[in-house]
Formats: sequence, structure tokens, C-alpha cells
Amino acid sequence: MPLDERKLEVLRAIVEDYVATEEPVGSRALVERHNLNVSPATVRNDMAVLEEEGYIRQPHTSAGRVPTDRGYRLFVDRLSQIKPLSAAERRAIERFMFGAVDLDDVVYRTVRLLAQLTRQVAVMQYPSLTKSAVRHLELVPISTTRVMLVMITDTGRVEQRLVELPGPTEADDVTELRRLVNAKLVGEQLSETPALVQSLVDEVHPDLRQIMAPLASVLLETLVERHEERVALAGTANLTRAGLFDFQGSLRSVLEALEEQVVLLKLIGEVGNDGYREPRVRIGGENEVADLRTTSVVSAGYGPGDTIVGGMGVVGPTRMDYPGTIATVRAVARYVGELLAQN
Amino acid sequence: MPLDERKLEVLRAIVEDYVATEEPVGSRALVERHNLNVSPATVRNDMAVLEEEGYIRQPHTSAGRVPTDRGYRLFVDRLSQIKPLSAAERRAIERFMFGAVDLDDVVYRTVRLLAQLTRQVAVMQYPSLTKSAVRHLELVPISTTRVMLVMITDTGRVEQRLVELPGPTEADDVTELRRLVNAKLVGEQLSETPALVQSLVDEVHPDLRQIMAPLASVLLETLVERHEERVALAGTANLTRAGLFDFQGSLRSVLEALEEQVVLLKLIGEVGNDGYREPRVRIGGENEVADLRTTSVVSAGYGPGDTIVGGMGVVGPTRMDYPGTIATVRAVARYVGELLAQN
DNA sequence: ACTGGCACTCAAAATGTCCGAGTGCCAGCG
DNA sequence: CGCTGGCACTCGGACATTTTGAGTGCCAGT
Repeated sequence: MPLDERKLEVLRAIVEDYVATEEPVGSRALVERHNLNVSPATVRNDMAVLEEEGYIRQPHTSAGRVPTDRGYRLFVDRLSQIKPLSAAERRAIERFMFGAVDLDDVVYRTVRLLAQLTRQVAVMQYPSLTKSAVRHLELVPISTTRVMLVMITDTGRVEQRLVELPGPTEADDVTELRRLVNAKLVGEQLSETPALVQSLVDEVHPDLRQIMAPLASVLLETLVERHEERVALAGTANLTRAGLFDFQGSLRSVLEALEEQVVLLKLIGEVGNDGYREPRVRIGGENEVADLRTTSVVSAGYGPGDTIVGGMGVVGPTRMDYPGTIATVRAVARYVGELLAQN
Repeated sequence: MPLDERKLEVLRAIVEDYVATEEPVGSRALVERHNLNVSPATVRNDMAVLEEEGYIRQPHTSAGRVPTDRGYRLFVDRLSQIKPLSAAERRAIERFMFGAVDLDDVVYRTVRLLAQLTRQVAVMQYPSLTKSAVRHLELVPISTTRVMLVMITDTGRVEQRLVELPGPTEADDVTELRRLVNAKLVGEQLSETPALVQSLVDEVHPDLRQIMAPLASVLLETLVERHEERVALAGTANLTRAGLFDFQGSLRSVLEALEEQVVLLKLIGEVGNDGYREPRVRIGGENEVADLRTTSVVSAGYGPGDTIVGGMGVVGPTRMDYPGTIATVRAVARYVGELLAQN
């Protein structure tokens, strides 16, 4: 049965009231607070239909109704519109981010900001390497057989790695290597580099090849592997606020899931993959991570200009203020994007 | 009144049982489980004395006894001896740490290891800068008016900072600056550098002074300020295990405290200051952080050889297995120290 | 100095009672 | 035909009451 206008209105009212009060909402309370111009009895009939269709349910007979995941989904997709941020919130964002000194600091401030504004757990992926370009490569001799490789990307990120050389090496040779490597790689997207590194090894003067080999393998490691997989987290204390009712007793497993960086990446990271940066909402069971089936996730991609270098988002109970949260996540993601672009 | 041998034995038994069962322990249960060769009535008398002296207390009349902070303190100081680690635990440490690729990875693995072994919340300070020495400074031109300063320390840590120059600058000048800065600072302890930076500004050729000034201030910032203040955290999920009984409802504030990096530093960081690296135990109210009055902290310094570059530790309910926890923290701190020394 | 016995206390669990919000259904109304 | 008011019914939560048992303190006896 298609839901008519009023039934949708009833669903919206239920979601809003339940989010606000945290208590199952009954027909009387509903007509009192929202001015649907009908009687409780009518609402009850509508509720019965909504329940049949799986949008709401009763915790027990003779209790009020509570939205199901499906109900929230409908609400998010069709019944809500994103609240514009208040002026106070806009100011808070600027104040909070003002004076960030380096990339780590930006990330750190952002998660805390998000956690504070949404009063939920905030997660943010460090800018992914693969989407950024090489700005400079530095080779620093540590001893005659060791060199520290330092890479700086255009997102301002710095990676370092130790390289063990096969034998004692002249400072001049190191300088030459530095020149070669920079000439070849600076300005390139990281994702393009593996092929280039290979050609470096092939083209290099035979005298240097022995040294180039280990350097190349470390380079590859630095450029592609691992480590783009870092995630910052804040606001776990907010989990206890939502507390015992949501997450019924599974608070522990939620915390555990949040500590698994890999899990978080899956959650937040895949935002960027489709090149779509607008907030995305996953509600309860829609979530692939079993431990987070009692939570909803609102995540968005961020990055300078048109590129997306990572994701950020918020994890909270399914009973959350979706319009507000979505708006906040979007605003913060945009702001950080601008910040990165200025660099 | 001085406590005789048996009363101490009773206290030890109470602590051990309470830690094991999480329930107030009564006189009968005590004589049954430990073979003190006396009757419950006798134990009751001893308990009365222990209570008078403030080592134990009753949650309510007609309940068993529970150790107080003071009781735990006595237990830790005089009644317990550190359990040697089991072979399995030793293996776990090695297996877990094997293959760590860089400093960040070592820290990350260490906290997770600690959290897992102790089944509590683990905290670890990133190796502090002040105790380490400058290995190399690099200046990378980003544009004509911007330079990226990269510092590498002998603990393998890398710090970077952007420097805004007052005007367009020649590459040659940058090279010259790099030479000057390195000549002056490489090999010096970070704590010694502020004076040297000042002399750099004074001694530099007047042509370069204009450029040196902003560089110097950023240098100072990088060398001393902030940022040595980073902390890694793991195992917050373990808080829920101890759960509702300990931390009575203050779980939230504990989580909040744990998110405050500054607080954690105070907790863990001061270990190194006295140059003493053995585990230190702070029990309940002994703790200076108000939000952590319901917890105990076991912390130790770590570092290569004789120097201490940071602290690590464990936060848990006062009702914790002190001998085991102390042993684990000590062993892990030592292991990490050795690891750093090998570098 | 220790023990067994006894009266007493009190929190927690079990049981019972009541209340009201909420429901489903139905007959009547516009 | 859709909405409404009315009514009987359900059931969880709040509250009061009782029961139970672990634990205590104290004292007289060995």
C-alpha cells in the first residue's frame, strides 16, 4: 500500500519526537505536539499501517512506537531537509580551526570539532597518499651505509623511511640520486609513481644501480603501501551519553570496532572512492560492520578543490538528529577542503 | 597499633579475593579459600582492626569488606611481589612487535600490546623530543617565499613546519642557510638548542638576517614547543569490562579524561623526569587528575640505553591485578627500550 | 588468644499490587 | 468512505512488602 501524505507526516513526527525524547511515542502525545488535525484514533490506524510496512515497531505490546532502520531511512531520504548551520556553529568552526599549524594538527582539531558539534563520536581519515602528488623527496645520509628518505606531498604530509645501502656510499652519489629521483617523481600523482620508479632503476647509470635498487624498493613501499591507513578519533565519551538504551549493552563491541583502524577506514574511507563527496548515511543494519549494527554513520569525503583525499564522519546511535548531523558533517568537510586548498 | 603478621596476611587475602571475584569478601569465604588456620571469628576481629586503620571498609553494614586505596597501597608496597611473566606472554611481546616498520608503528603496536596483555587501557607517550638530539635539518623550497623545514632526530622522529619568508629568496641562499643551520645544530641535544638558535641569528651575515629571523622563530617552535606532547591510546573497550561496578557511573568522565592528551601526559609523562624508569603505581585518590580518582595508573619510563625518552602505562580500576600489571608494564617498557637502542 | 554461638542488620531478590499509557476494534457520524 | 469517540484489554514500570542469606559484633567458654 502506498503511504499517503498524512502517514508520512505521522512517520516524520514519530522520528522527530523519538529522537528528541528517547522514548517510544504514542498516538496521544503525537497529536498534541504536532498539529496534525486528526484524532489519536486516526493516528493509531496510520501507525498500524506503518508498522505493517516495517517503518516502525513496538518495543512491547501497549508501548508507543519506535522507528525501525527502514523508518529512519525513509525519513532521511524523503522527509527531512538539511538544517542550515546556525551562525554560532559557523563561528565555532572557524574559531576552532584557526591557527592550526600543520597537517596533523588540522586533523586533530577537525575530529574534536566534529565530536563537539555533533556530540557524537567523530572519525577522520588522514589525507590519503594515493590521491596526492609528490612535492619533494629528500635523502639524508645517516651513516655511510644508511640514508633516510623523506617524502613531502602536496597535501603537506611527510613520510620518512630508512634505507639500508649495500655498501659505503659517497656523499656525491647520494646527491646525484636525490637529483635523479626528484627530477623523475616531483609533481607526479602518487598513484602514477610505481611505473616511474621502475624506469628509474632501468635508466640509472650502472655505477649507481646497486644503490638505486634498495632505494627503489623503499620508495615503492613509501609511495604506495600501508600507512595511508591512519585514522583519528575523538568523542568516545559521547557514547556513554547516548548510553544504555541505544547500543543495548553492546557498547563494548562498539568501542572495540572503533579501535580497529581497518574497520574505520572501511566505514569512512570508501566515501572517496566514488568521487562523490556529499554526506552519505548508513543506518543501523545497513552497516557492513557487524559490531556497528546498532549505530548509524554519517560520512563525507573531503579534499582540496575537486579531488578527494580522505573521508570524515560521525558514528552515533540510530536514534540521532540526522538533519543536523548531516549538515554539520558537510560543513566541516567543506571547510577543511578549503583549508587544504589554501595550502 | 602495628599490624601483626596475620593481619597482613588477612589483608593480602582480601585484596587477592576481591580482585579475583569483584565482590566484597566476608570472613567465612576467606578462611575457606586461603588456609589461614584460624576461625572466621578470629578473622573478623582482625578485620575490625584493619578497618579501624583504614585499610579496608564495608560498602554497607552486613556486607563483606573491600580494600581502600590505602589498603591497596600497603598491598603493593609490602605484600605483593611482581609475578614473572609467563613464557606465553614473553612470546606474545616478541611476536607482536616483530616487523614494526617505523617509529609510529612501534608506538601503535606497543599500546595495543599493552592493552591486550593487561586487558586494560594502555597509554604511551611518543618519544619526547627534548631528550633526543638533532640528526639533520632540511630546508625544502616550496615556492619563492616559502620553505618547508624538516627536522630529523636520532630517535628517528621527523617534524616538519612551514616557514613564510619575508620576500622572494634565491635557491643559493636557502642552500647557505641549510649549511649554516646544520653546522650549528646537528648533534646537539634539543634542550640545548634555543641558545644556539639565538647565536645563529646574531652571527649570520647581514644579507641573510632578514631570512634567518622567521626561520629561527619556526626553528624554536619546532625544537621546543608543543608536539612532543603526543600520546597514543588503546583498549578503551576494556573499560566496559570492568564496567558499572568500578567507576560507578563515572565511566563517562574517565573516557573524557583519557581523551585529554594533556591529562595523559601528566599521568604518564612525568615518569621520565626523575630519571627513574621502574614502574610507578598511583592508586585511586593518589591521582592528581580528579576524573581519574576511581582508577589506578601503572606507568614506567622507556628509552634506549640509559636515557628515558617517554612514558607508557596502563589505566584501570583500583581493583586491578597489581603484580601482574606491574610485571607486564615493566617487561614491555624494557622491550621497547631495547628496540629503540638497536636503531 | 582463639573459638563457637547467637542475635542482629541490611542489601538484594522475590513477590505482589496498582496504575496508566497505549492499543485494537467497533459503531456511529458527516 | 474516512474519521472519530468510546471502550475493553494489555502489559511494563513503579512502588510496597516480604523473604532470604551473607555477614557482622559481641560474649562466654575453652
